[in-house]
Parts: sequence; C-alpha cells; structure tokens
Amino acid sequence: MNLGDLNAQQLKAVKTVKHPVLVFAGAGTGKTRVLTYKIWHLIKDKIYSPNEILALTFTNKAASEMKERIQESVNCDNVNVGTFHSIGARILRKHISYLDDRYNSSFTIYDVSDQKALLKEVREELNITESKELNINFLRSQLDKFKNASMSVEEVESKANSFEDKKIAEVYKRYSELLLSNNAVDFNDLIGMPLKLFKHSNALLKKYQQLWKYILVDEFQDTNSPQFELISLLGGKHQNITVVGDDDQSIYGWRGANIDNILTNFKDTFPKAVEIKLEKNYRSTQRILDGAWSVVKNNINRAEKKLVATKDLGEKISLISTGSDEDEANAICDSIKKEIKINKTPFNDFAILYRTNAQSRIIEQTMIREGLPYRIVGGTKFYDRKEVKDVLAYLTLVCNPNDNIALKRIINFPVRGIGEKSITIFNDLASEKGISLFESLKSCRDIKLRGKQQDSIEQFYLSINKFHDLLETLDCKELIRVLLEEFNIENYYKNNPAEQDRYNNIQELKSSVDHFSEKNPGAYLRDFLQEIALYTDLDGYDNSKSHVALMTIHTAKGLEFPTVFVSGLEQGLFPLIRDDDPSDQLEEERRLFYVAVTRAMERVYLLNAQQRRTFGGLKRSSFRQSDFLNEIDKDVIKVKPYKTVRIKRFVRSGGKKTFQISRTVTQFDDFKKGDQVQHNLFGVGTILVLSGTGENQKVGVEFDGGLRKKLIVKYARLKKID
DNA sequence: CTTGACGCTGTTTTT
DNA sequence: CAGCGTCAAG
Repeated sequence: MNLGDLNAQQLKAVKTVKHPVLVFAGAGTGKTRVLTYKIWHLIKDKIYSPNEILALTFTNKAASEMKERIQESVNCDNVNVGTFHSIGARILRKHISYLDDRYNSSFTIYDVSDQKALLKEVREELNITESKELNINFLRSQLDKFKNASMSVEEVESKANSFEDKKIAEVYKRYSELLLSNNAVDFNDLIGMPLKLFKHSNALLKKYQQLWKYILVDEFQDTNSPQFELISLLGGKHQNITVVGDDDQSIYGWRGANIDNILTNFKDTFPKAVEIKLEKNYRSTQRILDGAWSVVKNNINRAEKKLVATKDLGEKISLISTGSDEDEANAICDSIKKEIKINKTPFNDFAILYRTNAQSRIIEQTMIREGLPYRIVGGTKFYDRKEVKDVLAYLTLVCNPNDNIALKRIINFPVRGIGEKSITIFNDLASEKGISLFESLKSCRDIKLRGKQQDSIEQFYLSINKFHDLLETLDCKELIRVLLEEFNIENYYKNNPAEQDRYNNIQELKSSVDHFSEKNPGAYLRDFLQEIALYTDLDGYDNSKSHVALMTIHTAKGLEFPTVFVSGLEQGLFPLIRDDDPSDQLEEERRLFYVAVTRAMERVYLLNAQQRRTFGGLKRSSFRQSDFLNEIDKDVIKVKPYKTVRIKRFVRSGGKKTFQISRTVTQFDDFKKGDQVQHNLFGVGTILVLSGTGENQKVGVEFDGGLRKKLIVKYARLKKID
C-alpha cells in the first residue's frame, strides 16, 4: 500500500483526520479503498492504535474483506471491524443485564421466523387470532417501524387512539415482555438496546468513547435512525469519524434506512464536517455510467453529481425484449453462450440480477437445461432449513434454557408424545410457580401424564440440563456430536431413505461447527449461534469459482462483474410498485436500477418479457415495459431483436404419435453479412460470407488491407464492432 | 397424540 | 407452488 496509489480526492479523504469527514463515493469510485487505506494510514503513522479504531459495515462479507486487507497491509487483527449488528451484539453480551437483570449474556438472537413464532403466541394470548388485519406479518412490520423510530412501548401506548392501534400497542408490550422472559432479543434490539444502554449510563458511554477513538462507517446511506444515533453518541465527543456512502445507492428505505442521514443529518450533527466527493469511476465504461445516471437523475431527492469513467466509451447497453419469462431466460443463456464462444469469457464473469427471488426459478431451470454452471446467491438460506433449525434449537436451548420458542420447537422432536395439551399443562404450571417453562418440566412426575410421557420428559429435561452444565468444558465440536447422538437425531434421519437430504444437511451443519471452532479456538457455543444468527448467504459466496452468479439486486450491491444481465424490466415488477405506494418508493426503485447497472464493468443487458408466470405458473400476467426504459438515454441503448422458434419433433410412444418440443432454438444470429469485426491479429474487417450456425458458424472476412480469411467463429476471437 | 388430506393465501427487497 | 392452519380418522 502506498498513498501514491490514490487520486487527489481519495487522498484528501484518507488524510483528513482531525475533522469529521463525509465522503460521497459514487459506485466504483474506490470507496472500500479509501476506508482500508485510511485505517492503514491511521495505524502506520501511529495516529491511533488498531484497537482504538472501529469500522462499521452492513454485511459480514464487507467486514471480512476489510479485515483481510488490513491484515495484509499492517499485519494486525485487532482492529474492530464488524457489522452494526455484530458490534451491537458484542456490546450486549457484556452489558445486557444492566438494562434488566433478568437478561443474561447467553441471550438468543431471534430471526424473523422466531419472531413470528413469538407473535403467534402473543396473538393467542390477546385473543386476536381471528383478526385479519392484525396478522403476524403486519404486526411484525409495525414492531419494526416502532423500533426503527426508537419508540418505546410507553410511547406507542400513549399515541394509540383507535381500537386497532391500542391492540397493536398491547402486542408490542406483550412481545417485549416475552422477549425478556425468553432471554431473547430481535435484530432491531441489537442496535436499539446498546443505544438505550449508552443513553442510560453516561459512564458506559464515556468508556466506549475512550475505547473507540476513531470511527469509520461504510455504506452510510443505509443507516437507520438508531444506527445514526449510535454513531453520533460514540463519535460526538471526539468528532473523529469518517462516513462513506452514496445517496444514489440507498436501497434499504423499507428497512428503515434514512437517506437524509447522508444528505443532511450528518452535516447537521457534525457541523465541522469536511465533505469530499469521489466522482472518478474505475469500474464501468462511460456508456454504462451514462445509462445508469440518465435514470437516477430523475430523482428529486439526491445530491447533484455525475460520475466520470476512467475507462473508454465501451459497448452500448443491449436491450432484449421477449415474449415470455421463458424466452427471457433463453435469451440470457444464449447471450452467455455467445460471449463465451466469441470472447472466451469464464462463467464467473457473468451475473444475472433480478428484482425478486421468485424470478430465479425459471432462469435456473433454463441454465440447467442449457448446461451452464450457475450459483444462486441468497434466497433460502441453509440455516433456515427445518432440520438445521431443529438442531440449532437444541443448541440454543442448551445455551439459554429460558428460550421457550426453542423449547417448543423441539419438545416433541423427535416424537416424545408431547402435544399441545401437555404443553399447556406445563405452561400453566410454570406461570403458577413463577418459573420458566423449561424448569416446569422438572416437575413432570407431579402431573397427570402417562408414565411413558413422564419418562421421556424427565429424560429430556435431564439431558438438556446435563449439556447446559457441559457448556464451559466441552468444545462446540464435540458438544454437537454428543448431542445429536443423545437425542437420536442423526439416526432419525439416517435410517429414513426419504430424509437423506436432511441427513446431509445435518452433516454440513456439523462441519460448519468444526470450521467455526477451528477458526475461533476457545469460543463458546453461543458465539457460534450468534455468528449463524447474523450470517447471510452472501457471506459464503466465492466468485472465484467458475459459475454464473444469480442474485437479487439487493444482494449484488458492492459486487462487480464484467457482464451483467438485469431481468424483468417490466412496469410493476421493476419498478415494483404496490397500490399504496408512497411516491418516494419510486425513487428507491430508480436507485435500485442504478445499483444494478453500475455492477457492470464492460457489458449490460437489460431484458423484459411481455408475459410472465406468477404464483408458480398458475397465473399468467401481462406487463408493459418498465418506465425506466423510457427514461434511459437512448443513445447508449442498442435494441437486439430476439425471437425463438420451437421445433416440434414427432415421437412414437406406445403406438400413439405425439409430438415433443425437443429444443428451443433461438434465432439470435451472432454475425451478419456486412458486420464490422475486430480480430486480435488481423485487425478490423468486414464479413463477406457466412456459413453454418451456432457452434459451427464460419465466416469469410476481408480485413483492412485486403487480406481475406475464412474463420471458425468458435476459435477466432472475433469481436463485433457496433 | 399423530397423521394425512384439503383449502386458503400470499409475492419485494434482508441485517 | 408452498407453507400454513384446520379437521377428521386412527
């Protein structure tokens, strides 16, 4: 590393230390570079020592990449780099009981499905299971809203006027009580509770202000109000804070991200802030940037800026309109094959992006049929699988016996003959005695149950307790093995031929525990559980493998690919608009489009379909093309005609003559007569004759200077010049 | 208490 | 097309 590697603006961002710094860093302008160079600079020039630096990111992937780069450059691993949520969890592990002494450091982090399970209980308790309006998803979104706005239960209660609002307030209250008695927190609490901690204890705040003397924040445009408040508190005293972000890439408004944090709030809170704009783009061609900009510039709420490419103009953006989602997928696969044929591009140069996860299905099927290797990043996560969650619930309960959600999940798995009725009995007993549900299992002998049930409950209770006592002495690696054995979980799957996938997933879980335990010697089981709770599928994504990457645009943020396909450019899908849309939602969709296009280094394909199957093929809906395609600068677009021809082949089966659609051939000719082409050796030429198609296409070319050559497209590295 | 069949409903994006 | 809840039968 060398400060000479940086351009003037980057250098200024790195060297400005004694002021708050706000860096507007457009896509591909070296945002991560500025952050890592700055940390390197702070450490190397002994301005701060590594453990005095706190760097916050939004994804684990960004955090570990930054860690790695710091490790390489200054060879130290004690810089505090982490996601907001993981740093929050770390603070809570130390101090959570200060907030309420019924909490302890073994608390569980609830994910969405745990939250839903808890809300289900609340709905039953409050007798609102009949209400369609107060459904679980709605309630969850309300709780999210409250917590993103740092509203306490009391505040919500006092503002509730209508019957419905009062019910929602009741839900919030009961939900919070149950979290407490379960010794559990939700995702929002990982930010909200440390914030509360610092607000309540000035001594603690001071301690952390002295501990973390320099703060850096990545993707600052994605911060929500509690996150902004948290860094304002931590950095407010010493004012040593650098935030880096791009308002054009703010795409998490629905999660509470407040774009005003980067546009105005930072400058209001830190009036001495130095503002720096990075507008030199090192990633994309000028046409790609122009195309992306021509759409996002229609937003009203944005800071005025325009990226300049350091690369040349590049190729035009291709627009392919197809008749159906199947054809869209075909067009993508054909285009990939063609690029591979002509340019010898490896598979991992391509990314296929979409607005919703549901779109991946048809593309995936087509990729399989065409024999193209692919990898879906994100979507349903490994740790969300039922069997994996079951085992995790065992581990969770062992760590935190107060966790009723975990307990209920496994009390009858594998089957112990304990149903709803028995649980109610234990529940009553627990509230009568004022003990946890788990503790109430101890008294199973005093309860009207069949002897067999009593035996199995007693066994269950004693075993969980035993593992709980072993937590400190047994390594996670061994613990999971003994546990799987003791509760007969592994055999349950192993002996059932229909459950082999699940058995394999359990094996994979075991190896992920091993991996964790080797990477973090001496770590507790609860640390593993925390890592999993904050894990996303992106974290395991390795783009060095030769696969085409399929993911949502949200997941793709921060990544780059030579060639990017953006599918589903249809009004209603992208932009995805609902009936009750607030107008600023369209602006966020535009930013999402901007993010999608600026992932590309060399080539962009925009695709849409007139008809698309929804609800797994049951319904077919028609769409008109996306408004974004009207907004985009026509000069950077090249419309590619595309049509498919289905070949019907007659087959005989059992005397009956039927036909099959054997293959979809796409008329997507690679070269036409008269095309201008570029050859590595022979230079520029014109195509005179053509023969064969697809794999075997041959061309006769006359190159400048009169040289005539006959070439096989597959081997000649011909490039078409637009 | 468990199992299986059936009908309903919902599709944004994720730490 | 799921994933859920409900219901009836074993």
